[in-house]
Amino acid sequence: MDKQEIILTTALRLFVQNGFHATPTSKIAKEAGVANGTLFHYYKTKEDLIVSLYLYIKSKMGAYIEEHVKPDTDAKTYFKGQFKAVLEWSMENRDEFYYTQLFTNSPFAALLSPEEVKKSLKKSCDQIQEAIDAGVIKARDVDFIYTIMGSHIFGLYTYLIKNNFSKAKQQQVIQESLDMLWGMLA
Amino acid sequence: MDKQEIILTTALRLFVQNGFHATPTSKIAKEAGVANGTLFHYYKTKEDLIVSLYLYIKSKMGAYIEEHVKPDTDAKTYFKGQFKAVLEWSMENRDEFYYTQLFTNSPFAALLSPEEVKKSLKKSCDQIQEAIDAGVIKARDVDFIYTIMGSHIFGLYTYLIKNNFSKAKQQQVIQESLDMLWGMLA
Amino acid sequence: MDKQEIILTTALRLFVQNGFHATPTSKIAKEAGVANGTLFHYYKTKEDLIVSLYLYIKSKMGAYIEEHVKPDTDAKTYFKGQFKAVLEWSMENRDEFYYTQLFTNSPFAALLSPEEVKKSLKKSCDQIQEAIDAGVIKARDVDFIYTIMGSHIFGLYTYLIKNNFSKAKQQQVIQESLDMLWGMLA
Amino acid sequence: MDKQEIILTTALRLFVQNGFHATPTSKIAKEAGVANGTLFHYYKTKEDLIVSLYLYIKSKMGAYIEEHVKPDTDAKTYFKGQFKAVLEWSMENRDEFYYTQLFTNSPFAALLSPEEVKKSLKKSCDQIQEAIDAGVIKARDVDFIYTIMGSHIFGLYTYLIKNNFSKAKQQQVIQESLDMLWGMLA
DNA sequence: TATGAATGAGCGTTCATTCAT
DNA sequence: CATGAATGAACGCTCATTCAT
Repeated sequence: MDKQEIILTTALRLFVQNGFHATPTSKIAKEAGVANGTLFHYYKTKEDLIVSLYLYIKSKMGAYIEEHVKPDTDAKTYFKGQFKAVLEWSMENRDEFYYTQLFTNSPFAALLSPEEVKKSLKKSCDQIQEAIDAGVIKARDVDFIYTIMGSHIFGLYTYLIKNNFSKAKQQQVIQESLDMLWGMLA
Repeated sequence: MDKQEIILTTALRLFVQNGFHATPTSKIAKEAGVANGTLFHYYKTKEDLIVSLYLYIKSKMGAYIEEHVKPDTDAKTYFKGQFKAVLEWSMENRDEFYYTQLFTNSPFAALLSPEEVKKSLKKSCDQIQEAIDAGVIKARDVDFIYTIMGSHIFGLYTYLIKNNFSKAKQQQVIQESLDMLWGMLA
Repeated sequence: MDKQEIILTTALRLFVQNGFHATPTSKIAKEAGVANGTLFHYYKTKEDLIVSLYLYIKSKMGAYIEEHVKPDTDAKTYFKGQFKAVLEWSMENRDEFYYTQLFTNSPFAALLSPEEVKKSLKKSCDQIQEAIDAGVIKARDVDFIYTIMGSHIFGLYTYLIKNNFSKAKQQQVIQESLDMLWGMLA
Repeated sequence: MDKQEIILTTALRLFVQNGFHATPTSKIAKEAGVANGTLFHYYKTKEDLIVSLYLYIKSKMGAYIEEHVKPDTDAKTYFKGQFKAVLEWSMENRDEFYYTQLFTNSPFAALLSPEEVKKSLKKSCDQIQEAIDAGVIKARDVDFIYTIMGSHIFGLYTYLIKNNFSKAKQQQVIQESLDMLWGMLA
């Protein structure tokens, strides 16, 4: 792992543990084992680091989903597959997922280039629209579905984190919860 | 409104607008029209102010619900009434609701006395348990239901804020969303 | 002397001794016997301190001149009187004068509000214009006269500082130099 | 132009534009199109660069004067010729001239080896002494004449820079100013 | 000769908090 | 009760300089 990646990893851990404000760049640098200036060599500002870390995580999550969801299936299977993949990734990469929430609900989210945001949102919304068109979920405002699903995932995530279930139990809760959500959407 | 209340109101507005970190106590004092020291006369620390503000809001919300929900009804009506009341209050007091989210997802939440938390949680959980016992909602882990409902409300709130709907349209969305949630839980 | 004035006085000494860059605000504060934050309580930024110090000195110099030059004299006497007063003040307040040069030739000069600059310049230029109209000095571009005189004063100042003359000798040099300048302008 | 000279040229431009403090070596290197370390390969420190640049400019100015002033003339013509040559060079190489002023009035001037200073000063002073001996200028302290002349040139330079005159008008102002100075000295 | 990643001391500035009035 | 001047630790960030390649 090169220094840049060590910095990202360390920043992730500390931001998740203590929040943005309570994590001085000096602490990140020290725990990453690099000089303070090195951090600023790679990231112009603390904000830059925060945003870069978000994009880094997003790209890793995107790669995971791409890899784990079979595209050549019927709309319903595909949609459910995506949902499960996101949850699985979130459970296997808890800090990463929590960070995306931290980031999204912070003022730093506003620093993302609008195109970046649009692009990312567009993809998700298109999938929802396809599912609606295929008649596998209710015809509702896409943004509404998107928002509700997002908060569901977060709620489920929160619940799973709070209760340290076994892998099996965890899978069961996810499946149940998925069925419930599906009952609501379909 | 006495100085103490002006401070709370001003703090609420600024915290919601800019977050905890980006809101210096000096700014709160200035915008509240009191001296810097006055704020610390009423609240020993910034943390104290933040927590006090949370409890102040919670008490106001509790009063609203108490006032707007008729207790002598069947379990289902009562349960749904509560849910609606919370949403109504949230939409009418957006800053206040947003603040409770801000607070809950911040490290400051840990400063609440555990008894306080327990008590507040207990009440909600008991209601859910009653609904389960009365057979009006599915038999699931109470904490699961509680968490899912909470995030649902937050998702709905987020959606409503994002889209500045008319009062009527808003009511419609709430009702629809409520039905969906009910379809999921019942 | 209140803290604000102590800060100004200390800043003056250090800026003159070491220049703007080589004088950290922390050093000013320490040598002024106040906390670091106190400096920023009175002056929002280091730049603010630098500009404020300039205006403070300018006002003191203006007061001195006002006090020492008799206004009800013929144009020539009045004009010469001003020149002498500036030089006298400069010799008696060497750090102050040097600071005005330091400031004027620094990028910080650009921070002065244009009106402030105009006003200050206007006064000097009007006097030169009057002298020209009265026929006591050559008819040249006012700005030219102003600039040449300014650099003359600075040259003379530099020379006097370099050679630590007695008060009497100093007066003589000033008088001689004044005569030379007059020979040039008249 | 080799890398060393590119560095010098770039440094000159940036120092003149922004001052010593506001010009990081990294910026010089970047704008010069060389690596950060390369600058320090040629100049041990930033100070070294600053001083070297000064000497480089001085040597170029010396060469110009040597080339443009005929030595075999009477004292007065020679003296005036020198004066004009300096002014001409200054107007044609504004950045270079401004840099010499920047440097001379900075703490870095103290880094010049005293012999270097003496030597350079000696030459100028000798010429003034010769002019005095030849009776073409007033018998005054050589240092006094030197200082006054220097500030006169700087004042004239400042005036010419401020007003962006045509070449012809500029020549006229120089001539006039020269006459005035001469009237004062002779 | 040339590079540029890495360093870390030091800067300007912020802000929660105290306390004499 | 109320003030606001004063504090100083801690922060984000800069930049001259080094050194392995």
